[in-house]
Amino acid sequence: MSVTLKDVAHAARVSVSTASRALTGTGLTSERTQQRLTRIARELGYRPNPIARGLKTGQSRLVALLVHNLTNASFQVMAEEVQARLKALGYQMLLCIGGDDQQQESDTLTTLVDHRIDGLILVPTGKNGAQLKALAKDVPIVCLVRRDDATDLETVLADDPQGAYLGTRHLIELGHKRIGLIVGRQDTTSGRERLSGYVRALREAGIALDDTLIHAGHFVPETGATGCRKLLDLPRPPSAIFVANHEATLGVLRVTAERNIVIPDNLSLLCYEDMPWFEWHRPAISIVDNGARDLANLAVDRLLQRMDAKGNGKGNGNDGVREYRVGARLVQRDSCRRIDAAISARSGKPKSTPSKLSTKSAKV
Amino acid sequence: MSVTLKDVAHAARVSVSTASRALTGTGLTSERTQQRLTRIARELGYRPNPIARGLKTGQSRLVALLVHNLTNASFQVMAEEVQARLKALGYQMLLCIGGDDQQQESDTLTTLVDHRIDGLILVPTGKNGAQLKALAKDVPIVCLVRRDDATDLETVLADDPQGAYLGTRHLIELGHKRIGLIVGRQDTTSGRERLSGYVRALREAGIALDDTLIHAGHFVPETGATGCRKLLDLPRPPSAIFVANHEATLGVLRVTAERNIVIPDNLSLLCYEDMPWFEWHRPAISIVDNGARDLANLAVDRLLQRMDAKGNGKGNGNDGVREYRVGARLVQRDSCRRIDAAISARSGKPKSTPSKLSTKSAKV
DNA sequence: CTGTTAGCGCATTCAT
DNA sequence: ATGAATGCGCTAACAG
Repeated sequence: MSVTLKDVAHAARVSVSTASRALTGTGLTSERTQQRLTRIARELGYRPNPIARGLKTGQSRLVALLVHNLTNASFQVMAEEVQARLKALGYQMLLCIGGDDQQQESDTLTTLVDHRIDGLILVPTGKNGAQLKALAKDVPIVCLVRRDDATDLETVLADDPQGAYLGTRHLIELGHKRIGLIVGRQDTTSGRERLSGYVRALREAGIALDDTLIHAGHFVPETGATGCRKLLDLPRPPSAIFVANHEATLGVLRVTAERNIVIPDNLSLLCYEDMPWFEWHRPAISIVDNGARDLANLAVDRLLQRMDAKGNGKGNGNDGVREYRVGARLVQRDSCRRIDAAISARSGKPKSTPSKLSTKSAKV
Repeated sequence: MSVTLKDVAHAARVSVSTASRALTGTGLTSERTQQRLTRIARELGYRPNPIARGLKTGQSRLVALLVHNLTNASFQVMAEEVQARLKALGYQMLLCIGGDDQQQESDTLTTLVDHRIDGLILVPTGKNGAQLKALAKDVPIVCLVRRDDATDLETVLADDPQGAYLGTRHLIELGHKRIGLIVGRQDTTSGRERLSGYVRALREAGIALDDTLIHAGHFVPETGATGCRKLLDLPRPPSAIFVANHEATLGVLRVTAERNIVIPDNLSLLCYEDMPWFEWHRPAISIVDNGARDLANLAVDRLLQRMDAKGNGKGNGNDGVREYRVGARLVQRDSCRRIDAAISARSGKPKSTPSKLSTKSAKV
């Protein structure tokens, strides 16, 4: 069916090994035969068989990306980015969807090593530490977005403490004193870290922490709806809400729409993690950008480095493991407005006056 | 590093071939050794090496899905669905993103066959017909969502004529006479088909076709914005807009928001292809559901069938190729309202009164 | 620099 | 029912 190395060798009247050497460019062949073979191979339409090569070399040119889903915009971006990067390098991406589920993650992992993947980037559930640790001995692994505390894997994280700090500070600078926070589950790193950034910003500004303004919950729209209602029903409702739980954004928007709350006039809204439609929404939604694309790129960089560290036989480079942070970035659009020295929410009309603060960071 | 068949055979004091036969369950071994081998294999943690197996059998347990992007909600759903289905069957999904670009599609295709994929589901650009046709001889292929007219590949399509008809008829039944249509490029199947459905519904209702109400354009938000403005600026603007170009939806929503057009009071809006946030939006957006999940499932079904048709040596089953259609479905939410016998748009207050028409179809 | 030989892990044909 | 032998396509020792 397809033309093999043998065919090429035969056509060129050399041995298979010479053909192999010439085509893989090991420099162990004469310049001339090298060129000749390349030409003949091209003419014959020879394509090396990765399976056969893999059997011999133990490599597959396959790299896996394991994410929770494709609904989350950040994961979409990451998948697209990782695929693009890898393809350019001659690797194929194996995209897996783990659903943030322990069992699924575990199953997927074994399947992947069965297929002798050359590398793995995953958003860990954090519940398969032992397995991951074991796998890490055989294949380079980079954790993305979440850390698996039971392992000492190289990890690329968003700078959530900073992002939340940045966002909160922005709202404070706009004059907001009562800032509602809707944040993720506190048993996740990002949930905790974002809360901490919020707390720090308030503390720095000398604003007392008010527990009733904080709502933590699962990563689903309902969390936003519930949280938002809770906040709005407060005796003294917040003048701004920081939705640091991406999935919750939908719920918040629904509730504000249902209650005819005009954003940003009656309420400032700042969200976390961009989505394509945020800037098409009216008002365009201001966000803290977690840098999904950069995260993906950095993860690929780190993975590649470890992959050829391993290739060079320098151990699996498992020492010197470190954690990377991709800085967050504030993207000001039209959903936050400056508030007068007044204390209450629901004040009135003035149009959003964005401050000049556009902090951009990329400590890597 | 990992335990091989030889190890198992050795431990069981049988030959490798016996071990192989027992574990692959060819029924050519005694019940007893079969069980014994299975047990030993499990104890040793044996995992067959797909690479080695693949080299021998010419199969890889890899199935590729090639889509244009992951931004489009339908593609997300399809990717998730295909991955889930395949995983359950012991296949790994190779997700590729082609960007609706001829070159990328072509490159990807060659890489994929290099990897000896067992099957391929793709949304074709329609520009690599020759290549696809050639590949189809080696590997089962199913086209999804779009047809590649230069080939005679099995194809699973959405029933766009019916979907557009359904949507348009719905608006007509609500009393709308002037219905704007924003639709995709007319050099794509879906673009043409959706237009035709719209036309048919109008014709049936005895409503004269008005070209100024139709705006066709690229699959980007800008198309929606431009189209929507054009429609609203008409001397006699439509009382309803049917956005049959998924990507254009964002643009339309922006423009209506900017112009403070209250939906559905001032304008009814019907969109094509669902997105998670449509039902969280206020008003929740009514849609024509193209059945992304069903499309994916059907494609997988067809692919599997062809895959084992090929396995069974019954040719590659390339005869009896046919086209499948997954029926569209109207999902009524709150963005369309019944309009009085009046003729003009921008009439007024009455709340949406959904008709009882909930056509559901699944001709398969 | 090149040809010969061996073997990666497995399935399968041919013997028994 | 089982074992021995062969080869999938390729790379890498090992010799020349």
